[in-house]
Amino acid sequence: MNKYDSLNEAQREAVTTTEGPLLCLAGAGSGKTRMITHRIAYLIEECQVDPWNIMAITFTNKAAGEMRERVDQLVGMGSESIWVTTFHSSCVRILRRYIDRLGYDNRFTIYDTDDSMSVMKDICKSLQIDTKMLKERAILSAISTAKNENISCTEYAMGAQGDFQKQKISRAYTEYQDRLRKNNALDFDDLLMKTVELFTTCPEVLQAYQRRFQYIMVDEYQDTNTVQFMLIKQLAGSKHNLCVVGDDDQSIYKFRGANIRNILDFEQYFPEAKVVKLERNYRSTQNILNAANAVISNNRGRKEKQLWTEQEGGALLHFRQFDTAYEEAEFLADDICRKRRKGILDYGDCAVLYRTNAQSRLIEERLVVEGVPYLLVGGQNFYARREIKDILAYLKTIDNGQDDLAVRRIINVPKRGIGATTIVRIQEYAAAHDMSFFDALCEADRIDTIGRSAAKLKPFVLMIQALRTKLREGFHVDELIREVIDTTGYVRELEASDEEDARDRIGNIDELISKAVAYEDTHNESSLSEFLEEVALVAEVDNVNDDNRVLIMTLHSAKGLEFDHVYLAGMEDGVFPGSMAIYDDNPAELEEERRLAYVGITRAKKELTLTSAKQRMVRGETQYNDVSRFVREIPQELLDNRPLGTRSLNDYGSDGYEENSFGGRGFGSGFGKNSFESSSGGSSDSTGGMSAASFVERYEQQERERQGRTGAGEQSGRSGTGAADYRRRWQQGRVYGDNVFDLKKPKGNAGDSRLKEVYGIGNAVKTARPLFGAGSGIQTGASMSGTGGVDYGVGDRVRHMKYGDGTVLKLEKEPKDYKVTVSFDGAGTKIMYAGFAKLKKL
DNA sequence: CGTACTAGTCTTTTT
DNA sequence: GACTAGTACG
Repeated sequence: MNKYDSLNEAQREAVTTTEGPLLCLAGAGSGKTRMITHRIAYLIEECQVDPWNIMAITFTNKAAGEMRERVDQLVGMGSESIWVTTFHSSCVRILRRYIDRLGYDNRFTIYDTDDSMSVMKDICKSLQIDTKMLKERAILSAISTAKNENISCTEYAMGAQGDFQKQKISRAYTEYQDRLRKNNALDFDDLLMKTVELFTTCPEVLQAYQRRFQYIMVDEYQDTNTVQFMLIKQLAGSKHNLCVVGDDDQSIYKFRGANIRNILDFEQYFPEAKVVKLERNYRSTQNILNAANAVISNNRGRKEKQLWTEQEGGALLHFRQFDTAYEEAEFLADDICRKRRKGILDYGDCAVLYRTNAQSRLIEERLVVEGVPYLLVGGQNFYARREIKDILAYLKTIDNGQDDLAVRRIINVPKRGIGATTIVRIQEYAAAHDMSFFDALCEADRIDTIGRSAAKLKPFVLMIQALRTKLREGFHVDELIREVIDTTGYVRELEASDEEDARDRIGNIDELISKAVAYEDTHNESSLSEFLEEVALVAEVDNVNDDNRVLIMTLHSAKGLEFDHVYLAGMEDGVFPGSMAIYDDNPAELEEERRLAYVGITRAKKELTLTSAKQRMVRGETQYNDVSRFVREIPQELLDNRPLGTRSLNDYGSDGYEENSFGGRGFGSGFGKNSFESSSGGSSDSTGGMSAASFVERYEQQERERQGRTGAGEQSGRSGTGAADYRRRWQQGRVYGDNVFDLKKPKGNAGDSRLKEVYGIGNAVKTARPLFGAGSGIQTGASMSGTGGVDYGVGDRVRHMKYGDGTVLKLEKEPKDYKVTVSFDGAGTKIMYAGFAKLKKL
């Protein structure tokens, strides 16, 4: 009767296989974390392994924290000496100790994506790279890809020979590394790569860690990239006491370098490896699992497994298709409220998941209207916000002046009258004398090119120096932040500004101070450098708390989480799977999307609801999307509503559907003609589709009414004149539902070819604009009419999506917009722009 | 040097 | 639609 008896057979096998390489294929919800924590306990209790010799690596701080907690509970004494961390923080810890052996200062700073971007922009300017042809983003992503494969800039240069484009990237890569080194900075990828480099060039360091980490466990192994694999291999040394746990079906981070081969080929790398599959699911109902299994079985490159559970049956999966994304959002909020009233669920049991962050806005708006408490996960990282980055840049500059980027960020924030030209001059001076930007600032009076601006620099330098003195006097991080705010007047400036989100920004700064206090409380020997470092590696998912709130987030963020009730919104071809994946020549792209769908479905414990919209605004353009192929890949008997023949125009086009599928690649089962034939009539309600004939009938009816009302020909120059014309247009993909569309003028050549493709495919994304304005049917929610009026006046009651209800105090006409002053019942008085605030009259 | 307006880009996902 | 970099002007 011990703690291992509660494990199932497969789990027990994984737990007790302690020596040699072990690949544990753990399906979703199969008790993976449980297995790992028990394995750690087993190593310590049954195999007399010193906790000191155990290492568990995860990807997110949150996962690490959870594992830490569970290990502590299970193991008790001595558990604190187990390394339970993320890849990135492990590397930081190692590099802080040894990176001087690679010629870096041990007090290096860590650059986030934004920092890298600013560096790259500079580089493109100085190397005269035409960023129209080759975007900074593209260069950075090429560099990142290279780094994830452990390709240094020197190696990259060798591979770039004969390729003009690659040579440019190569030069930028070299320069980028150079600048980072000068700034004593590492980017995220460097953390891993430099650690591998350290281990390669300093075998004695590696040996020390190998001696320490005799038992290594890696969670979410399917997300590892090549460098991470190299790192693990190095650490595992010759003993290979390496246990990797993962699920190839949940590999969804290819875009950031995850190499799915790491898991698929594990047995080739370690021929002596043992493989254990955890296929019993403790999370979801059989219906949900069947759906997940069916969808994922459409992927080719995978390790075969079938999840099963003892929870027979369960509720049918729900599917709803709506006319617009607005209605979809409305349904989501309503459904949650309704089920809550019935006592089926509480807010905290639900999550709404979507493919892209952009989709969150509508859902948020609707939840606010319905008064549903929610927590948005993701979007912009807290530490990436402008005001936070500004304050952190001050702290960095105080900590050490070596980070040019940080100094340049704050030199004129708040405004000190120091302009771009002055900054360039200082930079030139710094470069010429091979010194840091801040050091150049200190001797500003010697820079003759800046003339009278030098006087403005001095107070800045003095201020930083004064703050440094405070730091040396032992100021805590939070005190230092307050000091920065005070002396710079940062918050005062925000308070005075009429920026709409000034209050939010101040709130964020308060939040930062709280985090600093919390940091001080949890660290006996706190240091500014350490605080900055912790902060650099925090991702938003790490902050998910468990209040009773509906969580809304991307599918990516949801990995590793579970909820009783899951809503997958935006189940549309073109949204999910995204059009990028659909159009890509490489079928692997679509498989990655499908894995994402698998992840989404398997988050649900009890009920799963899939929703889609026929019409949705994407990047300012209206898209018309078919139901996601992933919905169609679910066995139809598992759904309470089937995706009926939706608007697959080619189903009725003269070419027929089959020949028109994308490049001949197959769709999942049940997709295509059959879906029409199997849809018995009578259900063309909000979830159903409509036959071509009835479309035309409806059009003819409308056309008769229109002509009778306004006289013929009013719009005929653009819209065509009759049913025959309509039918023709409809078959071309230019007519949709009640509306007639004109395909938007392609921008440039790329757009042109894309559109041709759209024509050919017919049932995917159709970028279109309504010709009959009123037909678009989209409520923007804004009270501004097109020409700049508002439908409310002074004294009226209005509603704001964030601040709630309030009374309009003042209305001022500005050239382009109205400036509205509203006294909100709960949020005080705010001045905002009408077009932006989207106030709704009550 | 700072502001106000314009044009272009963006969206996949993030440690 | 929203944001940002770039430009023209005060």
